[in-house]
Amino acid sequence: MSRAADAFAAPLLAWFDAHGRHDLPWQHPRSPYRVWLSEVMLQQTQVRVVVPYFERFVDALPTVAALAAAPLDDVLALWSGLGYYARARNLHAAARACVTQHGGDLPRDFDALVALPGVGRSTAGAILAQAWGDRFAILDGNVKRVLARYHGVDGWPGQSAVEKRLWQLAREHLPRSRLADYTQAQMDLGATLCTRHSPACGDCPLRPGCVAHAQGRSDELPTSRPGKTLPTREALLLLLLDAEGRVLLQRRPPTGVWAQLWSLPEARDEAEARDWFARHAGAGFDGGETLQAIPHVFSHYRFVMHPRRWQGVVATPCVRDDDDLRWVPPAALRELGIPAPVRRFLEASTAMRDNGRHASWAARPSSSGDPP
DNA sequence: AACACGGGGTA
DNA sequence: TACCCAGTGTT
Repeated sequence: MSRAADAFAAPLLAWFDAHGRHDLPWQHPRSPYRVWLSEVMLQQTQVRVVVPYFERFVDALPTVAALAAAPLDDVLALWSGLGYYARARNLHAAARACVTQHGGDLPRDFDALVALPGVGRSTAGAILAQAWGDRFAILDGNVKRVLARYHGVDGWPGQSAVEKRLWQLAREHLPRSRLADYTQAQMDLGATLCTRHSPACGDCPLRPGCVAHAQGRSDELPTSRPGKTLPTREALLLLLLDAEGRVLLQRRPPTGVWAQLWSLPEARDEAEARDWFARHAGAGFDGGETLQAIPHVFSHYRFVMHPRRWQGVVATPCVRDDDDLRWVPPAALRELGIPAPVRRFLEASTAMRDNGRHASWAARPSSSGDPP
């Protein structure tokens, strides 16, 4: 608004016309559904990673109605590898809410959008601004960084007082027109010039008014998150292969990491693994081969998986194909939502499996087992 | 207010 | 290795 908007929005828009991104897949065509999907995929995920997922997703599910009608497993399979799978579950639930409550498309209303699962203040604003040109602010990582530098805002943006101040600044800078371009311009500036490391201040249209640049503090704003050391958790992964080379997969619980994805059965320790194996495959636990450990890092802890493999398993009667436990042929793995490190391990251990009919249960040296 | 929630990229 | 990235939901 007023003079601040002129000094901020006007040069930003002029820069966007010449140097912004105008060829992103969700811009052609730019429908509310495609904007919504792109915004959700882009939460905590970079453009380069999102683009192929976005194209595959809209190709399979081109409308809100198609998404609402799809089984959740299909949605999770399309999401598999993107991470933060609650986004996919919320997206699916929100599409169904749009069908039952909003006539089959996204509502053009901030409060109604925020009421949808997985849509917060920033995503709702982005949808309204980009799809309709409505005058709403966003505050994603890029905008936080640009505003923190432009105004010299100290403090980690994760702190509520800092975030509140940044929201206020974001609203104050809103222009009176071109909201779709303005929204994209902020994100493009943050992604291409005002980057976290080595920002290209020499090319920045906002440099004349930038407090951080004037004070030589562009490299220390925004303030970094307080450091913390990650705890480590470990678990056993149970890889059971039957005589046809099918893999026994288990659906994960509805909450926690990798919720509702398909993965290998997991045990906290040897005793729990032995018990699980006895109930599902009978005798033979000691014939399993220990394979190379699979390290994985989450945002909040390290996770080391220790896979153990049994081949030619004959399942006990309690192991049947049902909603939570399935024998899956290797070719069908692509159709399921599977955590990325588990998928890599499965693809390696099935593709590299040497048609192993020769020794089946004979122990191989664990140190030279199939690498994940 | 603090924490949970994935995965890939980069210095 | 450590940190960052187009956030939201839960407690």
